[in-house]
Amino acid sequence: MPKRSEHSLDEIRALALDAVEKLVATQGLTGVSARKVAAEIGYTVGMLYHVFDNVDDLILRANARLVSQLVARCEAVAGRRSPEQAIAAMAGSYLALATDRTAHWQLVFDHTMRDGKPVPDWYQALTARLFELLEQELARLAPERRPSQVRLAARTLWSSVHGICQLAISDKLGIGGAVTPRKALDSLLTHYLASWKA
Amino acid sequence: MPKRSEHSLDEIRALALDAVEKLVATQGLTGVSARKVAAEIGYTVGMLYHVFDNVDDLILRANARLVSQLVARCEAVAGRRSPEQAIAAMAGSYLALATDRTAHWQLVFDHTMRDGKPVPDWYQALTARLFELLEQELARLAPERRPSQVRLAARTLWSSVHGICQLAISDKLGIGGAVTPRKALDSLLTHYLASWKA
DNA sequence: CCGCTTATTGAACATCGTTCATGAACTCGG
DNA sequence: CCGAGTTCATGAACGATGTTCAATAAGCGG
Repeated sequence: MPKRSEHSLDEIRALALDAVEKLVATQGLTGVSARKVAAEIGYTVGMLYHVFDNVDDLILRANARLVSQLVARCEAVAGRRSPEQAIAAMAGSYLALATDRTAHWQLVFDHTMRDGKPVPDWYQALTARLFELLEQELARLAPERRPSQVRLAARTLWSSVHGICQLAISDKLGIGGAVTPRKALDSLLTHYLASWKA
Repeated sequence: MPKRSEHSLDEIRALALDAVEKLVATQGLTGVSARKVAAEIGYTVGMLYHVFDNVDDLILRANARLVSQLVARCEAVAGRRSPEQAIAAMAGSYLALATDRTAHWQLVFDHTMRDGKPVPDWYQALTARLFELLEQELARLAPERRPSQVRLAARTLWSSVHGICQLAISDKLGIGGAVTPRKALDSLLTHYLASWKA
C-alpha cells in the first residue's frame, strides 16, 4: 500500500543525511543503520536503496557534508595572515570539528567500505582538497622549496594532524590528561615547521 | 553429538588466533567472523564463546599478538645507537609491519568495540608500552627537557607516525606515488627532532 | 479513461553476534 | 566398575544487519 509522499527524492536524500547526523549524535556508531535511518525519516528500507546506492554511499554522503565543513573552514583561513598562522588555524579547525562533533567524526574515521571496495573518486577529491590547501601555505612559507618537497611536507603534516586527532578522539593520548590534543598539535607544528622552513 | 577433541582449550585459543590471521590475510576484514573462524578450526560458533568472551575479545587477542611483535622490535632497538637512530628504527618497525602485514594491521586500525565499550586495560597497557619506549629515547636525546615535555613529544610523535602509517595503508598518501610513507616518516622525524632537541 | 511511469512497500535471503538447553565424553569417589 | 558430576561441544534459536525484488498504489500523459 504505497502512498505518495510530499517529499521529492532530493528532499528524502537530505532528510536521510540529517537522520544520520542525528542518530550518530544520539546513539553513536551503532545507531546508524539502514533500517534506523529509514524509520527516522518515516520511510522503509527499500526506499533508501532507491535514493542511495547502498549504506556505504549513504554514510559517505553524510561524512562528506562534515568534511566539506572542514574544507570550508580551511579555505576561509587560507591565504590570510602568516603561513604559520594559516596552517595552525587549519589544524585547529580539524581538531575543533573532531572534538565538537566527535560522534560524527568517529564515523568519518571508522567507516570502511564493505567488502573492501575503494573509496569513490568524488570522496577522495574532497580529502585531496585538504592536502592542496596545506600545500599552498607551505609553498608560501618556504618559496624556495621544490614542489616535490612541498608535496611531501603537506602529506607528512596532514597525516600527523590526522593521527593526533584520531588518537585524541579515542582517548588514547594522555592517560594523565596532561597531554591535550591542542598541545600536541602545537608541538607538532612548531617544531616541524621551525626546521622545515629553514 | 559432541565429540571430545584432541585440543586443550589453550590450543583452541591459539588455533583461533591463527585462523584470524589466515582469514584476514586471505579474505580481508570481512573474512573475519565468529562463524568463519570456527569453521576454519573445525569447531562451531558456540565453542568460540567458550574460549573467548566475544568477538571483540577474539579480535583484540589476535591484534595483541601483532602489536606485541611491534613492541618486541621496538624494545630490540631501544637503547642502542644514537637516540635518533633508535627512534627512526622504531618508526621503521611500525611501517614495516604495517606494509608487510597490511591486512592484519588494518584490523588493528579499523577495529572498534561493539556498542562502544572501552578498550580493556590489558590491551591499552600494550600500546602504552610503545609510548614508554619512545619516551626513553626522547629523554636520552634531550636530557635537560622536563618529563612533561618528553611526554608531550612522545605522544605527538607517535600519533603522527600512526597517522602516516594509517594513511599509507589506505593509500591516501601520494596519488602520484612520489610520496612514500618511508619519506614521510623521515621528514617527520628529521624536522621535528631537529627543532625539539635544540 | 486508459495505460505508462514512478514511488513505495513488505517480505524475503543471507549473514552477523550472541545465548542456551541439550547431551556426549571424560573424571573420580565408592 | 559404575554411577555422579564436571567439562567439552553442539546445533538451534533470536534479533539485527545489508540487500534485492516482485507487487502495488499513485500520479501523469494522451
